[in-house]
Amino acid sequence: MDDRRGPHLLFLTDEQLKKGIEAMFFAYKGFTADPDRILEQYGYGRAHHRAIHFIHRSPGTTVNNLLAILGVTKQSLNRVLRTLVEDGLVESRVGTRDKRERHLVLTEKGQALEADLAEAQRARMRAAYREVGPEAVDGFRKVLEAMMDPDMRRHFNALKDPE
Amino acid sequence: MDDRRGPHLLFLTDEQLKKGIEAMFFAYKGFTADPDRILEQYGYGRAHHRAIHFIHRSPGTTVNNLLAILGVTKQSLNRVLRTLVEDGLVESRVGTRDKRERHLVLTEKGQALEADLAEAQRARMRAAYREVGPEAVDGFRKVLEAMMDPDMRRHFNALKDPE
DNA sequence: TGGTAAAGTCAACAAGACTGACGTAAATTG
DNA sequence: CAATTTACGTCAGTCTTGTTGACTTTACCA
Repeated sequence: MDDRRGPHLLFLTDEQLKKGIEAMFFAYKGFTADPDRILEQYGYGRAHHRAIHFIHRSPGTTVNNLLAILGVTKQSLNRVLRTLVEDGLVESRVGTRDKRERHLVLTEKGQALEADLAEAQRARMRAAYREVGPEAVDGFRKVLEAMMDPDMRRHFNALKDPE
Repeated sequence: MDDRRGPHLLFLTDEQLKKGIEAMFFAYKGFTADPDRILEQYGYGRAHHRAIHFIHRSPGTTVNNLLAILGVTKQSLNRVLRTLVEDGLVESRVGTRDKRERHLVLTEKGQALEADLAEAQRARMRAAYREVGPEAVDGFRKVLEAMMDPDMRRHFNALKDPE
């Protein structure tokens, strides 16, 4: 309601916040557009992409861990995972230390699709980054991280950082 | 594949781009979490939120314009719009200049829900902004805009800017 | 041995997207 | 003025991706 608040001097009006919210909405569309086009050719959806992405990112991850990262139910994930295993993109290996666990890894075929999807998505990100410069990118990442729920931030930070 | 490229010196490795992509994924979850909780109490979903948001933002907008902004089919939008009109949150007024058009406006009840949803979403955005400072916010907005498809960027820029 | 945990599955359901086909009213154009 | 196009609404059917709830199998652990 009020436009200016906060402890020091404040720079963010509700209108400016609203523009940020809208930017997020429009940008997310662009963010998913390129991989979506590729996935369509394979008869896959975004859920498949997410599974492939995080399995690639943490090879050998367990189903439970993946569930926590994606924040969906096991029934939902299982549907996706089953088709990926059937199609030979993902391999599910029985755990050695704990045989109840299944460790998920991408097959060669899975890695090929992952590379395809990742490159498409990176291309847009790279173009955007290049357009706006390194300082902007730093700010972008900082705001995004600050917007995450604590649990998600934990998962985000657990993913290995670029050296 | 290669890590460094571009005309000058380059700062973005594929690994860094990947972290940006993941940040986007986790942040979007947080971005929608608060309004989702409110919407649930009314039996509405995100689609209702989006319609309400953009009708509030451009009062009197036509159905066609809303379709272009949201990027969905009219069948999909209509389902949502119908319930909002039935529930008395949105009013659909026959156009005066062109009687084929319907101009959409929020009723008082609609405005009340909009205010609720907007404040919930702004609160998180505000907290994030405050955590990271004004320079970061500027970068955030710049990157998001650079990530949009041209059409979406057009719609984004057509929304009135904070003075 | 008994309880808990990991994974998988079956069934039913809902939101929200899609396509395709149609209908009506109003505007526009030849 | 007649024909076409536009704006909107609707019916019907499909798909993806999420949900809940119940149940099983296997394995770990105290």
